[in-house]
Amino acid sequence: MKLTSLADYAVVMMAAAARHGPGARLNATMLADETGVPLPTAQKLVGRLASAGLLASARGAGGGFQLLKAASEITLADIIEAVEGPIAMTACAETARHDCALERNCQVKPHMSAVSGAVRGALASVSLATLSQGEPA
Amino acid sequence: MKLTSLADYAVVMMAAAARHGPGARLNATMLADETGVPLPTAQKLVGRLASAGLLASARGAGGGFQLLKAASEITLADIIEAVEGPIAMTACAETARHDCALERNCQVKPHMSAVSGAVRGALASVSLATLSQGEPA
DNA sequence: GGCAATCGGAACGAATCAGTCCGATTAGCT
DNA sequence: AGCTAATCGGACTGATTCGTTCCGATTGCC
Repeated sequence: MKLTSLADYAVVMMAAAARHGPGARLNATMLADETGVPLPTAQKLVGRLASAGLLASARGAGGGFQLLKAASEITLADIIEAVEGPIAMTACAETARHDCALERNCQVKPHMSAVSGAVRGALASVSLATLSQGEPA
Repeated sequence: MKLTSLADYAVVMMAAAARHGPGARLNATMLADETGVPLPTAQKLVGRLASAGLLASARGAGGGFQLLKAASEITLADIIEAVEGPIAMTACAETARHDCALERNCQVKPHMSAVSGAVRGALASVSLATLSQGEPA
């Protein structure tokens, strides 16, 4: 019940990116330096964040990334889903996934989708704008 | 951001146990049969649940387990923590864990403990009594 | 047209997870 | 009281996923 190191790194990197302002040009090297995330790992992460639609990527010399949405419009849930995949407590909570051997008599399954939604809601209530600021209220 | 198979199994087994009523004597074999969880795995799980204080164990012939608390007093968070360990989004959210290389300049850390609390709250709001019943409202 | 810089995907090693097996403990029967 | 049978408890093995690293593909600049 904790997120992976990659997701953790991604959150830190996105927060660093948000502090550069909305339209700033960024690259993986810059973010790695600022956050302390190893460069190859940072490259992998920005790639995932870009393919999830959170960052716009430009290749070649002078390329890089920039945020596609305002920091207040990006939530913690968005970042985690971009790196880890859908937020679902159990496999059976995802639609079109029915490979659970217990599914036949499972009395718990009807509740799991609601639970997943609640957890996702808790994560979606935290915006990147909040995370990029220093101390909480 | 999803729980492990073991935690999933543990929830299903605890729900099955709750349906047997408060003081019923149970054993790993019985729960494995009812839920479909493989017996050796079920044994491992009831052991962890017992050492976490959710079940009382009795060894020897005629031994077994029983719930230590009412189903309404046991939450999903309790079960998950018994199997997976503390619910904390990041390592730095746990007190006395300071082995994060990013901690030096981490602007996100101050928020993580609040986020972990919110997720835990979402899981703690679901009681075993609810899970042991069939359909949600 | 060549060069340098940056993204993108593929491959490797490590850690954790899921599952299995065997020993320790205790009640019940003879 | 001793033995047997049944059950919990911890140790071991294989598999999957995670985390990291490296190399190739693409594009702007000189």
